[in-house]
Amino acid sequence: MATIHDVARAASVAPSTVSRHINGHSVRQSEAIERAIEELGFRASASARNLRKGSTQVIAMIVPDIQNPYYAATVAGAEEVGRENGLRLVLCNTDEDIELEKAVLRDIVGRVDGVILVPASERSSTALFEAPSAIPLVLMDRETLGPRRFDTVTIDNFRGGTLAAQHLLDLGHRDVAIITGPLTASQSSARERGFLETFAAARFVVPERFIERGNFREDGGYQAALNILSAADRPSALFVINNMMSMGALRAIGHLGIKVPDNLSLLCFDQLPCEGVISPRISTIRRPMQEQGAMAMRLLVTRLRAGDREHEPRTLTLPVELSIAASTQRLAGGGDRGGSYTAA
Amino acid sequence: MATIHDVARAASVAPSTVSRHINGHSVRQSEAIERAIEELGFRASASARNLRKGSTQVIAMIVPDIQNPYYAATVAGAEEVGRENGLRLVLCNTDEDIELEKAVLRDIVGRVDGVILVPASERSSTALFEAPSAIPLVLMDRETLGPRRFDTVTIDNFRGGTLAAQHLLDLGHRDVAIITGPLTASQSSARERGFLETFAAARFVVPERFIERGNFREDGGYQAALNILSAADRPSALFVINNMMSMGALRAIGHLGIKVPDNLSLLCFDQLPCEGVISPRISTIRRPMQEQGAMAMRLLVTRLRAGDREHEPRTLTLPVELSIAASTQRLAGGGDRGGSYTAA
DNA sequence: CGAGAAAGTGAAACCGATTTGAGTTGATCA
DNA sequence: TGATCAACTCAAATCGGTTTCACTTTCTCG
Repeated sequence: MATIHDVARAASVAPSTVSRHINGHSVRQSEAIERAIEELGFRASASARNLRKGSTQVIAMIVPDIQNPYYAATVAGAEEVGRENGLRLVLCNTDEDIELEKAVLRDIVGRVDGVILVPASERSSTALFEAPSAIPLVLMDRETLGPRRFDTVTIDNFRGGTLAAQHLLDLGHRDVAIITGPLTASQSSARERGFLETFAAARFVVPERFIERGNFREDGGYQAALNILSAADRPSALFVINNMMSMGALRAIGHLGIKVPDNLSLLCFDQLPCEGVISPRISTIRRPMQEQGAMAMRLLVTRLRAGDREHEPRTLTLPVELSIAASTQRLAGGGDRGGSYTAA
Repeated sequence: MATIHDVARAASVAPSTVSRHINGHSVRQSEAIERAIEELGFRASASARNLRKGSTQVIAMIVPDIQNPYYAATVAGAEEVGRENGLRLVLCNTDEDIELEKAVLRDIVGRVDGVILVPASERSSTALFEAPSAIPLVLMDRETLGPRRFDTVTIDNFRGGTLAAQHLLDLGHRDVAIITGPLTASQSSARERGFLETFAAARFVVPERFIERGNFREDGGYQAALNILSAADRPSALFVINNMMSMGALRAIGHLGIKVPDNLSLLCFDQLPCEGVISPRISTIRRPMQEQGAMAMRLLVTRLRAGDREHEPRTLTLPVELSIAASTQRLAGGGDRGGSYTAA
């Protein structure tokens, strides 16, 4: 590989002049340099540049599950804002695995200028970002324990839970079940609290057997839904706390031959991958996904620009809304339209 | 940030000794060094190490659409093989955009030891990888024009097309439509050829108006399906060439109130995101997705190990198979089971 | 025209690790 | 004890760019 020295020699100038040319300064011999670059097929070494400049213009986004379309949407938002600011985005997967996450963080720090992290758990290790000289970290969606606070873009998870509960209450549901996530995931526990507390406030208690914990993935939702729905006394409504587990729940509902919404009202959190394709449409709690990623990147850019650790970490909380469709129905209300999820 | 020199001073040894310790050589003062590293919070600079070593232990995988679960699955396969070989995988998105792809490649080359690329088009620029000194490139799924050949992991796309056609022929379908991709995408055109030629061989010609080209994405599939299915004379069967466009087609089918398989047999390529959730189950052409990613990474590792450009580029072609479900039905055959995609 | 400012240049230092080459230390064996 | 060899160690060179500093050239304007 040709180096900047080769180019300099070919163009009869000093390496520093070539460097200046590359970096947009005006240079007298620019045509000769350009020609030499072309002929030698010169590409500046990223490592050398990074080393000297101390920056890479790359941001890493670390998510627990790239298969989840929610993350894909946030990535799109972050990518766009990054592009506007001359930053490249790379993506890493942690499979909801806190050990893998730790390894990824260790490997990636030092190769990028900043990180957007969706923590696998509230116990995720942010130690690498706690030193004052560390690169900036923005958390998304979930929060972490630990001594230091970071910029965070979250949504009003608690309100999402209350909206869901209130909707089901309004429809007359009293025996409701919830499929939620591990206790260590702050976003699902907030949704869960919002849901349970709203029911409690209405003097209805969700019994233990109607609270199942899954792993946020399709198989977890499937298993949890089977547990809840194959018992003798079934709830009249089910709230599933994220989209992938909702997919699993839908599969279980199909296997069990349960009709939605006639035999069960179903309410999910986040847009489903199958949206638009199944019938009846699913009622969901929604949030601005793309915007969430964009916001995370904006916070990061601000930190990078400012270079200051001065101002306090900011937490942005985006709103959620209830999107009512056909999967939730008034309890014992006669309406009979709506399809079936029965297995073929 | 502490450097290796700071550690060396704190431990009263030379920087080179610290370096050796870090890299696993036996060193007398290892405890003192370890203590110094701990105290100073030392992390070796990736840039400096990359510059000196000329390698990064990172592989980039560049895909046209991270929202597509097919890619997510291949990523998982590649990631695992990478991990076994001490390589970290980062992911970049190109949105099926050849210009963006070019920019991503330019930025990423020099930061990684190798690239797995799913080209956005056969005209994708692989120029950066053509020099003998360039880092290795493995192509996945699609092939590119251009002077040099690269290691490639593909599937038997042509056979996928013929399997699809033969299945529909066997069921008695004669008036069939196909939703395919741009002419510049080799994988879809191979599937398309397999499909059309098989019909032609059976002396049935698929008319132009039954051949629609989409952009591989949900909206493209929706539009294409609308075009084909809202005409007066509809085909009795539809073959959709990839999963995301299949989702769009399903949505269109729902909007138009067409019953599958009673009024239309539907056959798709690749597993759908909504699989397991909708009814009737969709007949599909399938392939080993995870294995495909794993193979790509193995080819890359081989190149990296060998360091040789000697042996010819290899092309691995993985098999496809037909998975028959309820969405394809014998033409005019009475069977009446199977659900409906009617919009709620 | 000449002073002063502006623009451009090259040599050398620098970023922070690894590697080389030339010792130094310590153990082993005759 | 002295020779031989293995195991370590250090100073210096190196990777390939960018930046600084001191200097030269060119432009501007009274």
